[in-house]
Amino acid sequence: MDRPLENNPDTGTPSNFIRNIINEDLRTGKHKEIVTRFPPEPNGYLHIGHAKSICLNFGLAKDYGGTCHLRFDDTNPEKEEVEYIESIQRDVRWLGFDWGDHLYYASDYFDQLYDYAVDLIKQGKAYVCSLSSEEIREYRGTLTEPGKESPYRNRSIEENLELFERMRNGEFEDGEHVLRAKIDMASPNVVMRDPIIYRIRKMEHHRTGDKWCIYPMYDFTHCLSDAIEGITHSICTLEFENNRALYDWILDQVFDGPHPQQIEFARLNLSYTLMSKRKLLDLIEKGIVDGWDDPRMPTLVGLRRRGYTPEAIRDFCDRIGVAKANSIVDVALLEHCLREDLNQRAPRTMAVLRPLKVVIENYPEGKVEMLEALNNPQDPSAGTRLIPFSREIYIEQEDFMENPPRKFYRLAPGREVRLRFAYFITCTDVIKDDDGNIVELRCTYDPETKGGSAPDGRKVRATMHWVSAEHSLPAEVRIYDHLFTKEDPNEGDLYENVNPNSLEVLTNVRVEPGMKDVKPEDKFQFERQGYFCVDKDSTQERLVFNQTVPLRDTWAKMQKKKK
RNA sequence: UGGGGGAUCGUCUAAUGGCAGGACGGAUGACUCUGACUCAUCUAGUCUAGGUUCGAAUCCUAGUCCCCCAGCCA
Repeated sequence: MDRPLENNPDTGTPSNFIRNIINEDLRTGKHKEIVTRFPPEPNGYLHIGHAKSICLNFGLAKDYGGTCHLRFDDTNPEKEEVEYIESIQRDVRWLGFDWGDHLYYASDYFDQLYDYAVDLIKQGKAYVCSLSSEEIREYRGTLTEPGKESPYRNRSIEENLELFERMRNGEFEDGEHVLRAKIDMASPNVVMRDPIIYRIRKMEHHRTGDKWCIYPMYDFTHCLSDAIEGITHSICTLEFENNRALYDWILDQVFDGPHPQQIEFARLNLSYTLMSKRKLLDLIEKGIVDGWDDPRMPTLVGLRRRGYTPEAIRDFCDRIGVAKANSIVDVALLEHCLREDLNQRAPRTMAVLRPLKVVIENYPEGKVEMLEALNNPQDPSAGTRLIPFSREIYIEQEDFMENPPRKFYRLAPGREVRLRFAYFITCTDVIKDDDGNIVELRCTYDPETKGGSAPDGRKVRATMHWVSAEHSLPAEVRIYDHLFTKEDPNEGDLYENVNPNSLEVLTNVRVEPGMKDVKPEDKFQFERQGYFCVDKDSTQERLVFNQTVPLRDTWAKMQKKKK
């Protein structure tokens, strides 16, 4: 059997039910090439759930040598804005996809759509209904009881044509009339109970201006837009399954050419976060986060600011697969993809998040040595850099314990450790303030161990990061945790599930002097700690970093398990 | 209580009547100038009950549970 691209070992893209359908369509000759589309409504920012759809649609087009259109589904001028149109294009490009010449707007088809509606009326399959919205709702019936027919259902074709034209001409106010498809008020599928296909909305449209005061509804617009563009596979999310009957019905009535096939898949849910635009907006308005690009947000602008790379997000989207079962993907998989990407690419640097001063008593006062450090042990071509070493340095508070438990093999009184790329030091004294807090350590170093290895071959168990006290630069670091405390934040009360500790700001951080010229979105691995990204708030005077994701931490895990 | 969908390791997913496989997570160990990375080993699954078949996650029958639909939103 000839099944191209199934379980494709080259791209690593696993088989899924949509690829199976496409393979079959290609095999049987139903299609010669495939055309997909990503059809966002410009009413908000894109999030990682959209990324799944983008990767799916653009990825399919790419793998099968087809085309993917970017089409704005802009049929509701009430909610849509140019700002979103721009941000969506920026985000799709940032993710790494290119629609070429295929940028479309549903509003480009308003004339054609109007003609199709007239056609439907002429066929006696659509009518102008003058019921109020409340009445329409009442007439629709319920899930278990059939609806009843509108008294306006049997208006003559001539009257419908005239009324519809007058609707278009602005002779009626919002809500006075709607155009409805004449299907079946008793259908067990509520979507088919004479759905509204046009409504009056006297409002300026961001693209068509005041040309129209009637706007087509989604169900009428989407199938026809797909058909007009020659979309072969119209991929959408599960909640549109019921609408497929209407999608097909409309095309059957008025569209002559080939009909696109609507295929539904399960939208992405990620543990410990939300994917609903409405609820995300609510978090912003309630001040729980700072905006669409808050680094805790699952929006593409938020992830970008946090330090996520498009490569990691695409890899993630490839790995989660595509299916029809609702699911919640573990955010740990996303983090895994990110670490894998950043591990190869992020230059290393040392930063001390919670400084503890160390004085190296046998190191000459005033002496400064420039020591060579690897920029990225994973990538020799990243080269080396020189970092200053001096008598007074900072180490991480948590890298010292006065009474270390078993298995803690960092610094402790009398113990020798290695300072990365520098020297072995041994702790000789612990200095405390009046309250008993450790404020400073006294150490000695072994000049023979310069660069980090001992000529006599002796080993130390721990290697620690450090910065020179005098030469290091102050910085602020923002540490993030999940936005919600529950894997599924919708379980129970959403706002009780908000994690009050999702942001921790460290203001006393010290970084290597070489960091002074960093730019927003620059990414680093702070050795032994994690990946960090320069925030847009960062300035020459005040460096600001976001923790993108911490390194895996076996020691912390052991500690946690003990408790 | 109408209609439309769905159920495979803890999580996500593959299998198209022929060895239930992969990834993440977890555990153990090796390595280590990052307790990182890497490597090795292990862990763990077909919703239930019947049936068809040499053979069933897959086909049939009957259940159970979950999701979606009653916007002039998409």
